[in-house]
Amino acid sequence: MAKLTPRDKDYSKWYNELVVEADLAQHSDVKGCMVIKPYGFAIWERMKDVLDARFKETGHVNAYFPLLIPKSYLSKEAAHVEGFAKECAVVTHYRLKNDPDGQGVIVDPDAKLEEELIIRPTSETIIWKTYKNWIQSYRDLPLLVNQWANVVRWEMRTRLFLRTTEFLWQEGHTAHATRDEAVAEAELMLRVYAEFAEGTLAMPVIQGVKTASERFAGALDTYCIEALMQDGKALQAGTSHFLGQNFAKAFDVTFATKEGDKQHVWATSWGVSTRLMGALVMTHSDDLGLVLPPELAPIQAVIVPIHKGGDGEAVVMERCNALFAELKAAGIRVKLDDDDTRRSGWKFAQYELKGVPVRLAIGPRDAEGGTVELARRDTREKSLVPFEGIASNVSSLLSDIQNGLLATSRQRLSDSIVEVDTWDAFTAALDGGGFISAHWDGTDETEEWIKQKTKATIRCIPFDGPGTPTPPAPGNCVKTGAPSERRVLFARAY
RNA sequence: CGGGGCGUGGCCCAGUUCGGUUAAGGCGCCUGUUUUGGGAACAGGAGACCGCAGGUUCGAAUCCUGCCGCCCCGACCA
Repeated sequence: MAKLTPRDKDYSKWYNELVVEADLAQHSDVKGCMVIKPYGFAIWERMKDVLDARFKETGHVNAYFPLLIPKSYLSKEAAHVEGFAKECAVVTHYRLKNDPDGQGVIVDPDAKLEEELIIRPTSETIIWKTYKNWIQSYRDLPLLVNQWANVVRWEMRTRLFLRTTEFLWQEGHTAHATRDEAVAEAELMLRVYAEFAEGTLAMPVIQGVKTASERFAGALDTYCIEALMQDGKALQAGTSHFLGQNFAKAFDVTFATKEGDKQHVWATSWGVSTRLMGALVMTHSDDLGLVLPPELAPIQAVIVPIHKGGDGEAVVMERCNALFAELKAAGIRVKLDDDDTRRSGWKFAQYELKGVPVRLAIGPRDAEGGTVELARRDTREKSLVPFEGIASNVSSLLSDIQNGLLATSRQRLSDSIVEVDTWDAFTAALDGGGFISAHWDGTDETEEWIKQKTKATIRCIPFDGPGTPTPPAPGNCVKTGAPSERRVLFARAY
């Protein structure tokens, strides 16, 4: 097991090595696709479980829609097809046959589909086609459905978790009787994402709205949570869209009101993906490997027995088993690593690489003295603690770690927001990474010019309210000097 | 699609400039012994149609032609 490339030497290389070495994922033989390994998938499952519970608490139900979508559906909503057409995988045939000229198989030309099918890049079209039949009356609303699925977007350039050709996600699709209700839903789900990011991932985010040019294809408004990675680049970690009546009109989804009028429904969609795995890695991890927040970690504490076999072994193992039972009873996700084909030093390094928050080691000396060596992954501090009261000790250590990770990344986020008022200051601030808070004249032209010139994009226009990084105050556009009502956040992003 | 890099046991790779007959080394794997409180040491062993297809040659991992694939950096995007 080689050491990882240090972050300050090559951040991108560090990331790739970490993902592979920590057993999260590996490249498959198909470009842009990855195998998510059991340990990586266990982390994704934790994300999924926590989010799924929140979706259900907020009134949503799960369903499943097909992977394959008739090509014609995609063209129903003009902006939507414009946004996705160029990255769709298309199914044209349904059968292979043996190659008559040699070995292997070829596409059977006789098995051409009458209408080509696309592999979903997102499911708005098939879902709204279906909703047309589900919705007739105001009594059918609101319709609050989520699905956990895979989607395919044929991106030019891919990176493990951050942008893969196929990725896993959830997509919520809701229908409402009024505009206000739909807007409230989109805002609610963004809050759910933000709470999840901070509470579970210990990853602070900035909530806001996208500019027109960054909006989801087919949306009237796109809300987002933006996070900051250790290298100073921003990452869009989740989005929630207010779709207006665009899809209802495109698929003719109407309902009868109490008064007997016929109206188009109002829609939202919202999603987070396995990209969150990448966000997680780049928020907390270090040169030794992954660092997982305890709320998320599939294994919160690992017990490593240390013995030389023989008589000592029984005593040590007895202690370890008791410890395991006690931690488990306290509701801690604990693993006892009693694999005696690996040495303890090797195990220590492994669990550090995999980001297990707390490690407990027990050797003959501890068994004798009634102590446990307690090591925390985030600060790498070790201490010798009494066996007595170990469960509450570990529990409070886990919450210390969770809080510590959040505090550290919060500090980094707030330190990285730089206010600038001149173009020189803007370009100077770019080198430091992080968010740049600046006035913008509100035009596409200025936004695009800045993007071309600096690769920095407007990540969002933050929401007002307590804790906003950009309290509303008028000023002048950092580029054109035209009047501006408020600051927005720029950054270079993943 | 542009620019760069690379395809050699499961993994990392030397060898390719200048062709030469058992394709080197490390990691990992298997067996044994000694070890075990921070990634063990020694000894032995298994494992390769050198990305694919042609060509040149007495002889090709190495030279020529064509193709395929992957990674990294850009443009596009969650």
